[in-house]
Amino acid sequence: MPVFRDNGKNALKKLRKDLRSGFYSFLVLSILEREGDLHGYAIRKGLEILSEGKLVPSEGTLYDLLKSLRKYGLVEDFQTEVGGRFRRYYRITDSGRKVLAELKNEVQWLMETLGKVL
Amino acid sequence: MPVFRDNGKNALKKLRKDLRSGFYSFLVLSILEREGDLHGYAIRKGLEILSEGKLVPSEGTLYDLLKSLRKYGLVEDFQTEVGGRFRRYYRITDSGRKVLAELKNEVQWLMETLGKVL
DNA sequence: TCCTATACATCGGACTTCGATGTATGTTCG
DNA sequence: CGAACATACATCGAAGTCCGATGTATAGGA
Repeated sequence: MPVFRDNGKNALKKLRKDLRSGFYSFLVLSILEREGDLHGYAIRKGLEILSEGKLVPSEGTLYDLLKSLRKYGLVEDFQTEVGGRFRRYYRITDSGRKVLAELKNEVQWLMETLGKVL
Repeated sequence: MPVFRDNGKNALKKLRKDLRSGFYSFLVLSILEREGDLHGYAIRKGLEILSEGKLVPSEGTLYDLLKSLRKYGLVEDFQTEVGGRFRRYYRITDSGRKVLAELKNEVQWLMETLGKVL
């Protein structure tokens, strides 16, 4: 039993994580729509600025996430050489834009509903 | 490959789910704080009313969730007999109240940050 | 020279969510 | 009367997510 007499510290950390991680896909799509094509590292940097360092997936998570978004056809990726070095850029697709628009409504609704709970 | 030429429908469903499920623990704690002791089924009913049927975990999820909250000491459960029938009630603990208070701040902050993104 | 930042990617482990399945009793309605 | 639905509990397997560790490589600054 690793978690015993937790006094809420681990629990809080975990629940905070749960709250935040649900928005990762939404945020990645948002930043790609807003800033244009970016590579993985730049996406993370962008999210750091956007959220004051708080809504940023780990690197492992981000690459899994991008893979998943690609699988669903919401982003596409292409490789380029920048200064002789390989870079993989991501671009939001038309399908991605549509999904993002719906997600914005969802987030809006969520905010209203949570406002009632608070 | 089950997901191919998705055109965004499955993706949207999945991303919506991700957005919502992060709030389940928060909502369960909220409803227990607000309504007092409840059993599993009543928690689900309560969330249905609170969220117009939209922020409601499946039964399987709810029982897993309650188990997890219990493990962290955020809720405690006790068995009662109501009309000759077994019922398991859940109650938020002091630790749970403290964590919930912090989560409320978190949600508040999240709403503000997302407001900027929208 | 060493550390940090940039940049990519994979892997295992822990955990979550869902839907299916199973067990019961109570109520309602045709 | 009998079927269907609501109430109520719980478990299981499958799929997926997130993290942190690990690994590779270059550039630039202290």
